[in-house]
Amino acid sequence: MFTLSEENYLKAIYHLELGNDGGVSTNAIAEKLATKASSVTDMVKKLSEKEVVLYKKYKGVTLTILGKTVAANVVRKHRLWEVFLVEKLNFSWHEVHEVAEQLEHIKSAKLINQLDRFLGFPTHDPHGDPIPDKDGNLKIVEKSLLSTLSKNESGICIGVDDSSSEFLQFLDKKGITLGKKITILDKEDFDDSLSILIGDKKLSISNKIASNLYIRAHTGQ
Amino acid sequence: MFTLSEENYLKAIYHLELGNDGGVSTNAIAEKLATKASSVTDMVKKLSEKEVVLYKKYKGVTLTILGKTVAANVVRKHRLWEVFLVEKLNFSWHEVHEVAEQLEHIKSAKLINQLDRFLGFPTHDPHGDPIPDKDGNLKIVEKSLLSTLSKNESGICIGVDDSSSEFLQFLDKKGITLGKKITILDKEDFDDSLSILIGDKKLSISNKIASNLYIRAHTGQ
DNA sequence: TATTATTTTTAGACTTGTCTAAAAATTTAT
DNA sequence: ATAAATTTTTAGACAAGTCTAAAAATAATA
Repeated sequence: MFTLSEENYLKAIYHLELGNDGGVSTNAIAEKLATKASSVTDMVKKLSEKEVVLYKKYKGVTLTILGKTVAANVVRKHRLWEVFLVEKLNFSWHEVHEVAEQLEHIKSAKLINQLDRFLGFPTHDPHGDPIPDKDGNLKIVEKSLLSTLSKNESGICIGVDDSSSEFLQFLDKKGITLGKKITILDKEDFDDSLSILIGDKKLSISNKIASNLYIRAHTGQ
Repeated sequence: MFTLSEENYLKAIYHLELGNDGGVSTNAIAEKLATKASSVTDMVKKLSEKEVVLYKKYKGVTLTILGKTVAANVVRKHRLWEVFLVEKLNFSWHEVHEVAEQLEHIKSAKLINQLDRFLGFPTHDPHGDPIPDKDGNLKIVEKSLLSTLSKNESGICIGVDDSSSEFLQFLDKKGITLGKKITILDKEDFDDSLSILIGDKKLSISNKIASNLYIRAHTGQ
């Protein structure tokens, strides 16, 4: 069994490994968890003894198979709870993270399996991130950043990269939600801003926004 | 804000105060929390500084108004989660306690208010215990132990005193659930066992069982 | 009421997870 | 390739919450 703190470290390493493959650095973990490098070193030694990470001094860490399973399970719980909060308790997508950070540590296999069933076995959380299955496997969906599409291409908005509360609330204000169809009407060379059609509304959005929205491409108008 | 441990102490004191009025003893708290008296003394001092209990050395503790509110809120969360587990996730009443012990410490006012609404503002948990409202007040329901009823009296089963997993599973096996009408057919002087009618079934139950079942009396057949 | 038994508190130690400051290793740059 | 900068680790300290063992206070008993 793992402590709350151990679970948080495993989750952080899990997320960091998805970005850069190869070992994860002490500093990267420290930054992600808003803690100090020395604390990370201590914890990483403990995790290494519990055989959930591979650790060689000064060489960073990697999750073992076991570690990856444990971490994926925490992520699974986090995302299922997020779905619950949005679908059943009327939370907005920008409000769920904080609460899910707590709920993800509740220990009960039955709870999470029944929750999964209760929610209709969802595959993605309210931000479009995939929910690992019981074995920790993710269904990978082909996705591109909106900023990489060309003029006249279109796709379905399926996720966000930055899921900070501010960004999500900005999207709410603009009426940009998951599942909506977006078409690139024009691209401005000057500042890389985009003119888009979303639903039946025309919007102008900056490149920064477009680089944080994921699209499932589908050609044709 | 209170730590998990502080919340557990407040909850224990809250429950103990409902039984014996007057100060709650160090040993009683220690026993309830399966810890040592010395640990209780330490914690009680801390709680006293946080002004949630009144404490005088060797004289036991009492909750302050603030302390009672905090404790009642933990109990409220515990019982609402129990309802959720039974009503929505198909848990049996004997399985909910352990999980609710974890869920009761999740901090989010919105979560618990929305959960309350989602569940239809329930007034009692699956064991028949009342759910405190937002201000910590309980609706008191007139109730008697089944063992105190006389021959030919009847009532509705509304709760249990002992809510241990074993007892609850025993009741399941006998088909005794909350909401059912029970009529005393006969009382045996020899061992104080009862012959009862529950639903359309006749059962013989021991005094020990009858002393752990709460009934809302209603006269007449 | 004096003595014994029980309860409660104190004192000191231990664990977990964190921190700061300094030392060691690694990487980057000249 | 050597010096400088950065990263990582070590060493020692601290807070929270717990424990054991001993001391102090209270309660029970003769």
